[in-house]
Amino acid sequence: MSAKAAQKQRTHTAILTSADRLLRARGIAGASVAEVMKGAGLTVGGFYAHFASKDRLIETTIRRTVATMRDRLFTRLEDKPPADRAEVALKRYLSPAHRDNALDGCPLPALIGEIATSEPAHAAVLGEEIEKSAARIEEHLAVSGTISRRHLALGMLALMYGGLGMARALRGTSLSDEVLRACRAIGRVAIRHAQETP
Amino acid sequence: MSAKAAQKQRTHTAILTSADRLLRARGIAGASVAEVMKGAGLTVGGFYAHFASKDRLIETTIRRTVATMRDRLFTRLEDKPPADRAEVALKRYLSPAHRDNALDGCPLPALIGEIATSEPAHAAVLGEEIEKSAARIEEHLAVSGTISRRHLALGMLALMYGGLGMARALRGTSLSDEVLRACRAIGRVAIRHAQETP
DNA sequence: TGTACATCAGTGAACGCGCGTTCACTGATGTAC
DNA sequence: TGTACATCAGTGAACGCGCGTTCACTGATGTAC
Repeated sequence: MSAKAAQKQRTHTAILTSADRLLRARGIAGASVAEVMKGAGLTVGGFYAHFASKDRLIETTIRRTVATMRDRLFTRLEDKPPADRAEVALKRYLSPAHRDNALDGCPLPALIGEIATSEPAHAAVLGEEIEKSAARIEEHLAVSGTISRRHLALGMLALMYGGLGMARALRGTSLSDEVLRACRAIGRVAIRHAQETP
Repeated sequence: MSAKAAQKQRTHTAILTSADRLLRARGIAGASVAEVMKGAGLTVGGFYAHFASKDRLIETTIRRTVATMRDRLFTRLEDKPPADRAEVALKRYLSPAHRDNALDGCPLPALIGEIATSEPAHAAVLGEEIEKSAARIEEHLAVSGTISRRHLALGMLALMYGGLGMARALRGTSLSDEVLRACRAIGRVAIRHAQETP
């Protein structure tokens, strides 16, 4: 690869990193192309040498960020007993640390609503990522009873996105902490019920 | 009340109704003052005779809409056996009909993310409404076991907002239906566990 | 009852601003001979 | 190795547009005498 191409690749990554940060902090509409480029140390016009449109950037950024989150969520889970793994992931996701550190956390709780109320451009990406995350959760579920693994995984995702979204919106209140505890408790009940019932 | 004041009140309601519709369809940022006024058959300048700012309108609209939703969700629940009431409310909220009829449904799944990523102006309103909704759910829960009524109520809300938000974002896919079913199943397990365990 | 004045809901143009995208350009890097 | 030309990542001003808010105004309604 030529020095020129290598430089372009570095710039490309810098744009994605900046978009990542802004997307988590301000959502899709709040992450303007000009600010993304500024965050990467560039001016706005150069953007279109890297992405065809803002929508393409957003899609790429969502895929990248959510994949990173997924890997982090399921990291070092082999150390735990199989029956505890789903619960450990749930606790990690619904933790006060994850709520407070939104700039390095999962952006989906904030983006789902924005995707639902805007054009369907990003809905397909969201669907793919949810499928991947559900599959990863299913891997960590012991044999299930009356609720199928898939249903348990999808329900856990809804509980995680809903709970973290509420907790972040209410940040700084005791209600926010209560919501996190409540979701962990409900999730735990569902996981144990599914794994213990024959 | 004078005819003038009565007319103003009618206009006030028309603005709120229009704002309500736009808020559900497009979220806070997508509901512009000009479009809200157009929807009420008025021009933009007159808005400030009714509300001090767009933020005040949004707050009033959220309170009004969520209160309506709450009443509808818990309507005619006395007909059901006490142990089934929470589950009936859950099923109503997480129904395909509620997902598909977003223009007449609960706007919170879409707004929570927007509130979390924008200024804290609306967070207090959201907190109050969540408290009210949690209290209403608690009323309909039979005595609980290991999970407190409050935790069960807050967890149910997270499951409802998260599940409906996901289902709406994924509208038109089979995954959307699966998410609704999964959330109803998990909610049912949690409610029964809480009500049956001594 | 009639007249003169005050009020104020609603109009519509204008304000400054930020948005996504375009485009003529610059200048360092790469290629051909 | 040296020279002439091509490429193209990135610049920065400009585009048309929609935003929230302001403001001078209009005209129907209400009030005072």
